[in-house]
Amino acid sequence: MKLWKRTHSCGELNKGNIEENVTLMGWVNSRRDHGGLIFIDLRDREGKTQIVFDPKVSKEAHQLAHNIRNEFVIAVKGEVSFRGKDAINPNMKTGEIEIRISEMQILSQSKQLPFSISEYSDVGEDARLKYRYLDLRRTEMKNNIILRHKVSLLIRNFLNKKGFLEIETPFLTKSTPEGARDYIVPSRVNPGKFFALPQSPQLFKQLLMISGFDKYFQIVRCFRDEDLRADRAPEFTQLDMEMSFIDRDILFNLIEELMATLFKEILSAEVKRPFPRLDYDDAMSHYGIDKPDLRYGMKIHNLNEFFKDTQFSPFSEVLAGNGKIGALKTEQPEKFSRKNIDDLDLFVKSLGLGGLISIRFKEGSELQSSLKKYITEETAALLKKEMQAQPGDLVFIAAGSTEKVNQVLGLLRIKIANTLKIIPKEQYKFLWVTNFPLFEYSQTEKRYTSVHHPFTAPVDEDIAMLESNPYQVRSKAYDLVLNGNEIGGGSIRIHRTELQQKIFNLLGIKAEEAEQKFGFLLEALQYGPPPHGGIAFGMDRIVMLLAGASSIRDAIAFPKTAKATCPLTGAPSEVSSEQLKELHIKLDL
RNA sequence: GGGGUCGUAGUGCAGUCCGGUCCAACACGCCUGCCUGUCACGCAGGAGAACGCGGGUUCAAAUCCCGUCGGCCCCGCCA
Repeated sequence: MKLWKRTHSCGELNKGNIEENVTLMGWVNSRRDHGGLIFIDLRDREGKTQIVFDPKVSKEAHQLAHNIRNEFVIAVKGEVSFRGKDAINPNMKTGEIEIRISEMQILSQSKQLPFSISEYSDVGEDARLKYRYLDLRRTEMKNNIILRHKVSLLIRNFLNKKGFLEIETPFLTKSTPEGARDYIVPSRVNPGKFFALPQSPQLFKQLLMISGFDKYFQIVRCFRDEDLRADRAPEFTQLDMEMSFIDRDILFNLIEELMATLFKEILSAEVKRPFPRLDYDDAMSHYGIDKPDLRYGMKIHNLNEFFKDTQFSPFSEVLAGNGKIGALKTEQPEKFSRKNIDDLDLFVKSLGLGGLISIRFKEGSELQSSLKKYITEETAALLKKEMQAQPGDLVFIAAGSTEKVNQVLGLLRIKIANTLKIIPKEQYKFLWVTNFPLFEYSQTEKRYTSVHHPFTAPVDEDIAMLESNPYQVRSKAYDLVLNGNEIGGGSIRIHRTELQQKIFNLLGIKAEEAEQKFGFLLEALQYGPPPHGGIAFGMDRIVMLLAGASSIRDAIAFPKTAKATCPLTGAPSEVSSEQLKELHIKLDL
């Protein structure tokens, strides 16, 4: 059977093609067999077209069409015809026409599918991932993959126009001590030695700056062997960028233009510029998180002042210990029953705080709360003013260490917003978070570690504090946040060897170790490095948000599960003892 | 590493709290037949699950207990 030549896709024919003879190929999306007439929606990547088998047109084709089942692949020849006024389907792009079939070939058959391709049926993610190639036939996933392509193309075109070069960097590279756990690849020809897959092309892009490629970008896979989340995959794609001779504002401006272009081209959404900026410290104290969702309010208030003389010992102890009494006023307070509030209390406890206290404001300085006897009428009035509370309003209070209170109230804020469903869809609130601390203390490692990475430059006026007060030093790092998602982050880098050495020292990385791990960078920094900085974006997250999806997996053609496995291929899997032997690897399980 | 939640026909789910009424319900899909204007076609009939796996309690377990595996979500972790 010779394969015919396809003349059109299933998404392009319309009234203008009437009376044309066409050849279509595609999958049988649905079959409506009326005995006399058989209708089939033929589907390909571009869309669906209704084809009709009428014995008056071809007895043979009509006969053959009885054998067709869903997801068979067929080729059909026929004439494009108008459906007739009453038969038009306004929900289909090709809904005014149909193809009256004169000849058909069955190109391949299909077993009954493990799930329906129809957009009207729900399918569990288990089944979808195991049969991902079928899942990708479904409209929603297909559109996400097409959208992802468009995003990549827009980015490449935009950056090309701005003078950027896309340059590839190695996947088989060197393990670095800071940062995430590496995925490791053994080197057969170098027994006992290992490559690491890149967590990001960080060092290479800095080297490219030293090479003089002053505007670099790459859409590139990165790998991190850490535990996963809805928005975190073990291998993920970054839009990685670096520029020389720039300051933060040049970069911000460029990125804002890029984002506005993306959102306009993809969603026809106008994005307000410039994007607001928020200091890390303010983000933490007002939202309890470094990636606040600005689509809704419920900011965290600090109530320390109001309880400085309190007799309520849990609070006075917190204040004595330099802690925080934080509060947030919920929206839609009328929706909170005693049971709801108890559940939130449990939620707060599960995150490691003592509990949640609620205050329901009434008329005047009246209030209803387990804390009532510790609150004077005067304090009640002040509280009411601070929280801008109306009668009926509900305020949640938590106390503990400042970090914990911020974190827990931040998570509570998100939980309440989700529960109340007050987060507006189709609204895009970008935010730059700036002035991150340079260092943080790592409980697990018992030393300072970089908040961003060890190549991040400190804020100039804080450099003097590096030794005396390293915890207070701010960095020239920034994150781009969209609707509560960190979609990108970067920094202005250190471009002087001495400062880089000093940072390594403070991080407890010995000169010898620094030499061994980053020697090549330190050496490169001695050969005329330009001042430079950059940013990297989570492509999968951006596509996820543009697609309106809630999991990064819906933005990836062949994603991994939360346990970093692939149900489709069965990866990861054992390898033969011969393979291990060649690599000089012995297992110790 | 910790917490939560789910696991029942091909798919999605009900039943699980309060064990027997469940040789497990419903919808979609599938199979057979009918149907010339449907478009998530319709109508009639039919097949299909011993309830993730292992053990225990009980006269009796999808339902209770213990363990285990897997999916998803969160905390830790993710420069």
